[in-house]
Amino acid sequence: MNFDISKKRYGEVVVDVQNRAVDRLFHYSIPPDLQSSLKPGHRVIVPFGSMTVVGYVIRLVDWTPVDEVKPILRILDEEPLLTKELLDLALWLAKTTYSRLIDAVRCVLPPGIHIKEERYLSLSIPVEETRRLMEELGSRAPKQGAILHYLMEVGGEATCDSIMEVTGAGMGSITALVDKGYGRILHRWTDPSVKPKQIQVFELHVSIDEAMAWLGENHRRAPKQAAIVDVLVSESRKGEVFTAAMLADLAETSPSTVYALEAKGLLRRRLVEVYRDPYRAITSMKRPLTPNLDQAKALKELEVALEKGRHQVYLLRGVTGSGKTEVYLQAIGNALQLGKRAIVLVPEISLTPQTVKRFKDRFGEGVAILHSRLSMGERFDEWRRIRSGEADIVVGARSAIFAPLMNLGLIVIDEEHDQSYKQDEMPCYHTRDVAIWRAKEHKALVILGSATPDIESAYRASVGKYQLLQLPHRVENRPLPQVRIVDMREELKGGNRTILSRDLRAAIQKRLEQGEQMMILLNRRGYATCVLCRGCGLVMECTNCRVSLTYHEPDASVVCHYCGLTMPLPKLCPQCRSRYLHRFGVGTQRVEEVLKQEFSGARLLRMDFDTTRRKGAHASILSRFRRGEADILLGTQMIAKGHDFPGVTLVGVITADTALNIPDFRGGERTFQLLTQVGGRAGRGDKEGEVIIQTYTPEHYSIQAAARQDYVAFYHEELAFRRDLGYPPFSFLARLLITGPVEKDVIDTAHQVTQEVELVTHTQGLQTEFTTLGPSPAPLSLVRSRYRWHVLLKGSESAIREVLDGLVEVLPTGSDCSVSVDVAPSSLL
DNA sequence: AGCACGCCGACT
DNA sequence: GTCGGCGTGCTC
Repeated sequence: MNFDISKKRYGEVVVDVQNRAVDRLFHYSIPPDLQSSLKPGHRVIVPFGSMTVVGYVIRLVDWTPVDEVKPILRILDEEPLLTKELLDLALWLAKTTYSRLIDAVRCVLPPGIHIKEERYLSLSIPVEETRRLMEELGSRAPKQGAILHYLMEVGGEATCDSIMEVTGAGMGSITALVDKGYGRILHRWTDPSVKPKQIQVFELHVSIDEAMAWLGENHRRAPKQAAIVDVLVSESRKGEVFTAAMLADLAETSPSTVYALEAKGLLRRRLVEVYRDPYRAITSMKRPLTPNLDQAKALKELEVALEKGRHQVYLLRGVTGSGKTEVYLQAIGNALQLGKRAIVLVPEISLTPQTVKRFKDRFGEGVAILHSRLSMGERFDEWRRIRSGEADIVVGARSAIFAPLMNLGLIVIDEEHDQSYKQDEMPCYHTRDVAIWRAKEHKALVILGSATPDIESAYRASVGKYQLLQLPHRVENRPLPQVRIVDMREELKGGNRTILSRDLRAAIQKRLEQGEQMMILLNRRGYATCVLCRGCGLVMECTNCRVSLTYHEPDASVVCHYCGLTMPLPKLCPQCRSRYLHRFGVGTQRVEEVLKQEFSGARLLRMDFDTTRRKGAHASILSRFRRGEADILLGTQMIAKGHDFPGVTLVGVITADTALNIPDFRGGERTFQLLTQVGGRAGRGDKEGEVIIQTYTPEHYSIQAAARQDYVAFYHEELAFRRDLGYPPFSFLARLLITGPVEKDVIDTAHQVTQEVELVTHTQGLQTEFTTLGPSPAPLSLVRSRYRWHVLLKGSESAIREVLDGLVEVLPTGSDCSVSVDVAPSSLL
């Protein structure tokens, strides 16, 4: 008899079905045999309508409002995949980003575990009879006949999906056959795409004594086999495992010798689970460096806070080259000494082998790496190492913030201003907010590090929400580089119509003569940014997106940078058939060509999306440049995020204004950040550096402040601008984005949504708290064949959130139009 | 999302 | 009777 009243009777389950209409908790009864094992966080299989689906147990409860509940059918993993903390995190994430709970749950789940049920139709009649049946059905029910025909071809069984795809029949024809008794429906679950990796290892199948005896008898007759047995005997106590290849290697023989011993019964094979290790080669422990005065001061503060175990957010502002990473490493070291764990987040593009090495060198095996370039299997294994507590430091890109670490002491977000920390698909979360939530939960510290902090972060530091730590000096007191701004309008007046100003050309020439390295930045890839017909004025546009196509060498193609559409550049204008198609605007490929022409002896490396597509290419270009295999590294913003290049003495920026011309209020901030970052690359060795910035708007404060590497000046200017226009941090922004394949439907839905917003606003009496802008077409009004309209809400955060809370209940669920909510969007394009 | 169910017109 | 198309409504 079970009097244990703590046992709950129902599980609240969110089902793994992607639709707002079913995105809520469903109640299921817990069968007696699962009573003792079922916990919140478990992945389960439940009946759902006419299907069975995967679901996640969110809570166990004693009461249900539902009359008839169905039972949970099966628990999928022994231990719950999700901890209490991660479950709570998912609930909070769904609520604050207005996304589906199932999408939030998927964020905190390991990658690649998704399985679903597939239905099969299996023939239950003899093959001889099918031919007769097919003829009988033939004219009356051609679809059913086609199904039988297909089933015979594939051996009497196939998934319902494939049957419908091949024969064009509907589910009705399949059930008709089943009703007549010709077949039945089977249910099977697909395999997850990743599983623990197993390898075959070989071990002694006899006792040590027996093995020794065998060695005595056979070491002369079978020396190779004896060598292997010898290895196993001597290593037997250390608990290590050996594959056939490893044994062969150690005994200087081939794997076939191992198999021979297996056949004799001296060895046996066994399957063991192993972790796929993406960075196996990297291991060499290094001691901490001695911190300089700035670093020591910051570290002292962090150390005290860690020991107190109180939640606090720090903004670590350190100029480029001031040694922020060393502060992270030593703060992590402090956390580990207190038995706590740490997460370090780095922008995806900065997560190079050098970065990984820096952490592995200091902390060895305890470091787990998570980022999108790992294979599914590698990521899954790193996740398991973290979940089981074997890893205590996680280094990764955005999604690593959800790593299932227990007992967190410290979360570091490096380059915290980086745009990639904001996810712009649902759930549109900002990594910083998730980090702060988790840190509060663990009473842990957050360090936001940057040379050019996000304006909103700096503002929060100024009002005391974050604590400011500063590293104002470069290590070893290297001077900041000399920066020159070149007004390209003056160049043009002076008769220079080329891409390179006279100053930049001379500076490049000088470095080449002195044998020094340089970096040239242009934040646009391709050869020419648009193709225009001089006959009729047509600008070539993508057919799926409302953007101009970029011309690319060397294959003379035009490419859409939003959807990837690629086609050869036509000889004649597609509209007026004239031959005057001209290519305008400069991209990296064009700069490469110009540099090759002007400096014929220079060795050039180009780094942009096109040259780094291949796995490992990114790191390889950087390391070739570091080894001095090229004089010039030319590229898009990704060159600004490499590591130290001590040999670089010149940085040239071809056009500083690209981001300023984008219709987005953060253009100035982006420009300042990019210029400051790339400028900081110059003169990191013992030689002084020089930076030349070419621009058409030299008077702009973003460019002026970046030239002086003066964050404080920029901050004040930008803050004044934001205040004047009522942008964040002086207001809160939310964006409703409506997309769909039919423009009219999108416009209609956008208007409906706006009306709904206004309705809720008025019923709550919030009309004075914020303004509703739109609906209007988004600046990118067509991407990947989907039209885009948006509505902006600007004003008080609490009022806007109140309205959004009411709004998600009534958002349209059906139709081709989708409505997404982006709170504090990072861009309004 | 998936799927069932119901209704309709068309074809044979 | 069968087929396909389409709108509606439901999932513990």
